[in-house]
Amino acid sequence: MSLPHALLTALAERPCSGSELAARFDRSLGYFWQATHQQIYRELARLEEAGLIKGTRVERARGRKREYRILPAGTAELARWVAEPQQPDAIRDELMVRLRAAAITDVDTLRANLQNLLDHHRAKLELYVGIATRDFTKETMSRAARLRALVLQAGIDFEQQRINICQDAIAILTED
Amino acid sequence: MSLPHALLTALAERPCSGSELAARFDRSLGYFWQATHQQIYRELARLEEAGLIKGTRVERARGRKREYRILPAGTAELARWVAEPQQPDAIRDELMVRLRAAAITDVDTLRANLQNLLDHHRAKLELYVGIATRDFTKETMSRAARLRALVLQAGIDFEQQRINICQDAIAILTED
DNA sequence: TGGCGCATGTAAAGCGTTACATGATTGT
DNA sequence: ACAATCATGTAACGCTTTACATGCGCCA
Repeated sequence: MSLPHALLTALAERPCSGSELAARFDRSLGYFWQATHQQIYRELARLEEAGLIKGTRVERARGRKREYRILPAGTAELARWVAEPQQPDAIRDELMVRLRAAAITDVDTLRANLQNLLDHHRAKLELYVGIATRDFTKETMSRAARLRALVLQAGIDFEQQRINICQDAIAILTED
Repeated sequence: MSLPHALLTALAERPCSGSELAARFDRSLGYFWQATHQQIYRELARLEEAGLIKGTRVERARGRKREYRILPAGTAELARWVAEPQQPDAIRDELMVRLRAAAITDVDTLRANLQNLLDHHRAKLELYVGIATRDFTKETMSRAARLRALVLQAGIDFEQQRINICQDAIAILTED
């Protein structure tokens, strides 16, 4: 369960409101942790209740906008959590289930679905590569910058791998 | 939500009992879908209730062992599901959250954790490569066999990628 | 025959998803 | 003023996880 810590990290990088966090989760944060705005608001309320973050009303803004910032207790909790043993993530890969099932049922519609998925991953790859070449090409980077670049590179590698899987699966379904 | 379809696929490949399914989910099925025995038993009960599988009492076995097999309705449901549009899987990668948080908090304990994780993924990789060289090295393979080989290869690539991430992260945390 | 361990099951709490609802400002 | 829209919140349901409980053969 790392949504609260993903939020703490995001707020430590830059304070912002719930809706802005939701937007950030659709962008840079989104390729390694997805969350809906409902999850975010619920978790922000809990984090504030726990005294890890503090939200203040933003004047002359639409709606009841509140900007959250991380408190010292939040930074401490984040450091504590980072030091926790990292368990291997549970894998739930629906595409693999579907491909293995296709080995039994053999359905033609699957080909078109795989093509759609392929397009999706190609678009994501292009997006990430753009971010990487724009933001992470300096010769010398701080440790923090190198870690963020590593995370982005992992996203790039992931998308490339999904592309390979889709292409191979399409080839297998086509070749006979 | 593909646990029921993972179970249907497993039972289509080979009928077996709940506890044996749990064991298979710790092995070959486990690298793309994880499930606890409680999830499995509950889902088996639902699938039987829905008339997709049928369980029969196994005599002279420990406990109240029941062996399940897939019914025609189950095979039909599997085929229907395979043809469903494949949505990109939601990504929730705790390691990436932790690495990005480490860019802020900088904790030494993380290094040891990464080493543990590295060992885990190396062991998995070795296991999968062993399966691949033992079961999928024939010159000519049926379409079904090629699909299963593709799924296994995806598992191998995944573990290799996690190994690379761990190594890179350790290098970054070590280099200064 | 009585513990040991395997096979199955029950219960509770938390996270994730979806649909829907309310507050408050902008622009016409 | 008032519709549109942004920002936040509520509610219900299903899946996942964890701890605990029961049924039943095996074997000392």
